[in-house]
This record gives sequence, C-alpha cells and structure tokens, in this order.
Amino acid sequence: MTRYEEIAAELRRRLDADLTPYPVGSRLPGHSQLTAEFSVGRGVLTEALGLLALEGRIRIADRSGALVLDPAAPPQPVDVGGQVRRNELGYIFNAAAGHWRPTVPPTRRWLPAPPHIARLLNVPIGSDVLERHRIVGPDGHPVQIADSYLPADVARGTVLEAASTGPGGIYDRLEHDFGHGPITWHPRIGAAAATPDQARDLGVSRGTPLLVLTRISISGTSGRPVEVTITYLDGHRFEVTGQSITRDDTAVWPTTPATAENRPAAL
Amino acid sequence: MTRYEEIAAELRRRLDADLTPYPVGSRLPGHSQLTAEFSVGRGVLTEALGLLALEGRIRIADRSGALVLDPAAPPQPVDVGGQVRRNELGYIFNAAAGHWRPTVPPTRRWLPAPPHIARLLNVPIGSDVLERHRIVGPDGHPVQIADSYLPADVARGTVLEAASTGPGGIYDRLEHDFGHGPITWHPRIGAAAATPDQARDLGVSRGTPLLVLTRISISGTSGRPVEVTITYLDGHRFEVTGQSITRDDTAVWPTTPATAENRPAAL
DNA sequence: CAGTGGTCTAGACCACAAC
DNA sequence: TTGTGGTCTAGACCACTGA
Repeated sequence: MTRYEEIAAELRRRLDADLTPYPVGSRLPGHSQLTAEFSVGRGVLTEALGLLALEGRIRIADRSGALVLDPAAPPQPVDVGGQVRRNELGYIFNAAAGHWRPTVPPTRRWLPAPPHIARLLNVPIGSDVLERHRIVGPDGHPVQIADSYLPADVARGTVLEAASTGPGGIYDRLEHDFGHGPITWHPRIGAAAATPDQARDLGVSRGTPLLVLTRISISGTSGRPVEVTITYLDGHRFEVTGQSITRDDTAVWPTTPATAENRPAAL
Repeated sequence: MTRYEEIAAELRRRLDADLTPYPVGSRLPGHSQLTAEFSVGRGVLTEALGLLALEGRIRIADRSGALVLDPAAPPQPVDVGGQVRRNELGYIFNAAAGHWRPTVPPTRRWLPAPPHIARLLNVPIGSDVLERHRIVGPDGHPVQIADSYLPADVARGTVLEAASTGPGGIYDRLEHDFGHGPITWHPRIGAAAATPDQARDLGVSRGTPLLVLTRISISGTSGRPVEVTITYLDGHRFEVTGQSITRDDTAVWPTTPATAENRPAAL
C-alpha cells in the first residue's frame, strides 16, 4: 500500500463515516492543512485526491477546494436506441435531453478528419469534415458535449455550416432538404477519459471517465454515412439503460461441449 | 498551454507521423532520455505520458517502457441485451465472450454491501453479500473483470460460495435449483476509471476509462433482485453496439413548440 | 489579500524488467 | 547490472477564488 493509497483510504473512511467531518457538498481542507496532517509532500496529496476524483468521490474542477460528492447518488438514466422525438431544435434521442438547451451557440469549423472520425464516416483520413461542437444542459448547467461531424460533399456551402440549422435541425435538413431520407441511425456506446478541454467544458475533474454515445447517420438514398454525432456525459452521473432480457431469449440454447481447448485451466 | 501539454502534443505529433520514430508496438524512450531532450523534470514528463495513456495512445502498465498502441484500431463490438447463449460454464451474454475463459479460479468472499451494490440488490447498506470476482479472457489474456454479487438469503450456505457452481453456472442454479426462474435481466451501461487493482488485473494504465456493464437478475418468482454482475472492459478496446434506429421510430412526433422557457438563449 | 490548486524543479530511493 | 517507471521530498512561482 503506497502512501497516497493510504491517504486516499483514510479520506474515503472519513467520507463514509456517519458523522463525517466532510459532509456531501462541503469542501475538503486545503493542501497545506492536509500535507501537514499526514506529513507528506504536495505531490503525494495530489495523487491521493486524484484517486478520489477518479472514483467520483470528490470534484476538483476550480481552485476553490475539493467538493465532496454523494457516492450513493444513483446515476441518471440515459436512453439509447429507443423512441426518437423531435422539437424545434432537432431530434431528441433520450427523454432527459428534451429539457436541455445549448449553453452557448455551437462552434463550427472545418478540420482534417482524424482517424476515428474518418473510419466512422468512411472518408479518407485527413479529408475535410465539418465539426459542430455544442455544450448542452438544463438551464445553462452543462452536462453534455455533442460533437457532430459531416463530410465535405454533404455539408460544404450549406446551412449546416451556420450556427442555426433551422427548424428540426441537422436531421430535417438532411432528410427533407438534401435528399438523404429516411435516415437510419446506428448507436454505439463507449468510455473515454475527459481531455483537459472536455473536463473544463463539463466542469469535472481531469481524466474523469466519460460515457461516449456515438450515433452514425446512414443516408436512406445513398446508403452512405452522412453524419456522426459523438455525445459525452459524465460517467459518474449518467448510465445507459437497456431493454430487459427474459428467459424467452434463451430459447436458443447451443450448449458448447467442454473440450480440452475451452475447458478452464483450473476450477 | 502547459509544458506537459506541449510535450504530449509533440509526442502525439511524432506518433502520428508517417515515418514515426515510435511505430506501433515499439516502446517510447525512457524518462531519462525524454527529460533530457525536453529539459523538464520527471514530474512534467510523467504528466505528459499520463495524458497519452488516458487517450489510449500508449500503455504504461509494467516497468518496461511505454508501449505504443494503434490509435486507428477499431474498438471490438460487445453485444448487450441481445441473444443469450449458454455453455458449460454459464450464460453468455455476448458473442465474443463465448471464447473467453477464466484466467484463474474465481475468488469468493462475503463483504458488507457498499452503497451502489446495496441499491442494485435492494438490500440494506452493510448487509452481507457474496462477491464472486472473475478475470476472464481468450486463452489467458485478461480482457474482462466480472464481479457478481448475491444477497445472503440467496447464497449463504449454497454451492454459489464454491469456486465451481456446476453445469450452467450461477443462473442454472438460481433458475432450476433455487426456484428463482425464469430470471429477467436488466442491463445498464456506464463508464468508470480503472482502480489500481483493476488496472493491474487488466494490464492497462492507471485511470484507464473502463466500460462498465451492469446486469441485474430479477427472480421470476419473488420479483426481487437475486444477483447483479458488473463487467469491466477496457474502454479503449471495446464498445457496445446497439440496435439501429429507423425513421419508423420517429412516427411519434410530438413537436415541442418554441416558448420563452425552452428557446435557446442565443443562436 | 490570503488561500487554493496547478504547475514545475531537482534531487532521492526503490522494485522490477531486460539484457 | 543497467535502466525503467513508481514513489516521495522540499522547495518554488503562478493564476485564480472567495472573503
């Protein structure tokens, strides 16, 4: 057990105690006080607090002390692949997002496609793609980053380069005005660490695990990807709920016989 | 731009170059060489390498140099909530896992339920729960941690405390032998940072974002949760694929009128 | 203006990996 | 045996927060 793990464990114990000196919503003591109490250098303390931040026990985001979070707070559910709704801003793919609005106008820029975007859009790496970057949340509190990417042959010179894309948003333009309807969406769910920029945008600690929701839009006419949106949410606050599985699904029952190859080495 | 961000950017540039000095599969130079080249202390270099590790560009897991990873490697798909299969070891909830086997016998222990487990199992915080901890992967390469939790009234004194739970595993025991069938499974998908223990088990860098697949088992007879399994996968290597969404799903079309309340502040 | 966390330096000892 | 990354110390300067 390293020193910073010991300190993290001790702070965790205090945060868990019934009459904790650090209740939810309060701030931890500063570095100077804690380094003195534990007789360690600042580096060790930073390591210990970093562990607690990665666990979602505290939030280190501004310079006003580490905020104590509620470890028992249940994650907010996010729908994926369920009912699709629509409002004047665009399509809504999960219920909670229906009450969210952009906190600032979206930023738009053309950039050479990085490898993972190029793969999703099926365009050459480095070819021009339009990025629309939005920060979204209820009444101004940012909870979600939504980055959309469109290939040049779809978006160049269109209203999709503008801040406002009109009623129904990007998808109404693509489906109704640009002849790409009906669109099929392909969702994927991943995890990534918040980059320094993303941590700033979302107000979370550096390196916070993020839930990454990727949605590829396939044109109904050409069959090609015309857009991809990548949504980032704080992994400590949100989780995706899936459809339940019942025993009916297990009716297909291809038992694999145990052989020398697949048998576990020792059980 | 901080010094460690500059260094990370420069190393990223080299990793991206066509004739990179650090090809995929090679090892970065050591701290002594890089600190000399960039004229920085070790702390700054550690920060820079830590950024690249969180991005999945390098893996810092043993003491043999930072391994260069392939940033264009597509994530391996993981199914959730689809077809359920079964082999002699237990139920298989995604196709890839069908070829995976435990790398070591599962460890079992009784522990007081931490808050998030207690909530999932609907038992009091601190009450006894049985933890079954498994590390699973193809032919011994660990790729997945699977931790199962069962309440005392379900598992105490049963074969579920043993290393081997018999043909069909936990779920056959619960459904066929303990009278909990048919079970309904409720999947959830989240993100979390690898703890030091998990990083060691999976052979990934510290703090690596993990995909967290939670599956709650609801008894068909009592309607109560009888088990929960939490699966952890390297977020840099895996992603969950969902069912595609077509325009038919948007037939329900409750357009929200723009009002003073929900209109964006500035667009 | 005092305190905070962010960043950085220049040392050091250690367990472990590769040769 | 040499070099690696992990850990730790004891300083320092800085921008920003909050009273």
